[in-house]
Amino acid sequence: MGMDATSLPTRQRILYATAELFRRQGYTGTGLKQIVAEAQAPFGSVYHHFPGGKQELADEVIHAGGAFFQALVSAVYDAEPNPEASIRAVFEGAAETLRATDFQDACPIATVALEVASTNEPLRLVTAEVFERWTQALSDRLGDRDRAQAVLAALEGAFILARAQRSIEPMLAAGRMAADYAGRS
Amino acid sequence: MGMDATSLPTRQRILYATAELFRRQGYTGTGLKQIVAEAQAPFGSVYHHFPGGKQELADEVIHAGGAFFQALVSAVYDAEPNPEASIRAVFEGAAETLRATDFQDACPIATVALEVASTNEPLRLVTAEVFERWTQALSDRLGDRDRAQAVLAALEGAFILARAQRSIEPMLAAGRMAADYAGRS
DNA sequence: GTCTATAGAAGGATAGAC
DNA sequence: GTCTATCCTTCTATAGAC
Repeated sequence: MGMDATSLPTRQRILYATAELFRRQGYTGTGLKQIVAEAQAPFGSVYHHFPGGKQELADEVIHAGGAFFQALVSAVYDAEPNPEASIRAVFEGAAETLRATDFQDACPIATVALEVASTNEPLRLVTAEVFERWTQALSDRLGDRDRAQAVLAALEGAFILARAQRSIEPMLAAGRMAADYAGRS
Repeated sequence: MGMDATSLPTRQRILYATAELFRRQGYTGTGLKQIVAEAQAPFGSVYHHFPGGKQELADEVIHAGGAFFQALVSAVYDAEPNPEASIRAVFEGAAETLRATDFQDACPIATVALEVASTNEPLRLVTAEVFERWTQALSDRLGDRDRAQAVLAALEGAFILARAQRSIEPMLAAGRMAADYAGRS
């Protein structure tokens, strides 16, 4: 990654940079100054395009990250409608992305979600909304809401363990469990 | 919770307050000033007892949180050695704790682990060490390292979903999957 | 719309009196 | 060992020139 100053409008460069930094460093760990530096934008542009400041920026980034991730998983599912095989493919794809990005790019919203869960109610609601949409989408595929939530939990937890241990082993282990569980009658 | 100024030595009051704040707000989201206020300790005590500052404090807190959580899970296991039943009990206990603490107290190190995974290599190593010990302990009980990692991933992910959605539903759903998986031959 | 400068608060860390 | 005062940096946010 590493979005250039090329062609993209300022507003979008800011959004991309914020998404990348929040994903890797979290909400409180990322400063607006770091964001504008990465986006190669002047500081004032943040408040011009996002009058609500850091929180409004986070709101948009969480929504966008949610949509992106959902599209990614849907693409895998459309290519392989069998529940067990597609779940396996999602976890293997996640493992490959982790490896390819030096264990930096995992769930786009997990770090922020944990940070804001008890400290920022408006943003907590946004993360809850995204998780609910993912659960719904998976639920539609699996035909079972409980299983969808369990599979999603396995994926999120595996991201934590994989990033901390810098190993794809937990992702593959969780994928076996989740695929197995999703594929049972 | 909310540790008083009672009896406990300054150093331990600081450790308790830090553990609570890191668990709920994360590493970057918690300031040393907030810690000493909560611990009812003078600011200088932090650097007297922890010359390495915030990072040394985090190192100790992560280790302590790891040991605490491991003891908790071990206690459940000793009371109910059957793998399937004990895993179910762990997830149900986690659900109860979440509910009782208004979804504030979940995994003692998850938020910090995600925050430091790509930003603070010394602390990442500490979180990796704790996760490895948990995996080992579970592995000994289940007799299978892969399953232990999958179960742990399900628990960690369920903590994220439950805190974000303020619902124990994901924890129970993940618990069913994990118990089921652990109990199979 | 773009960009600079700065305010005002909070961050981590240190010095040194007691 | 306890505690206060302070340094310097960084943070979010705003004002206002261009």
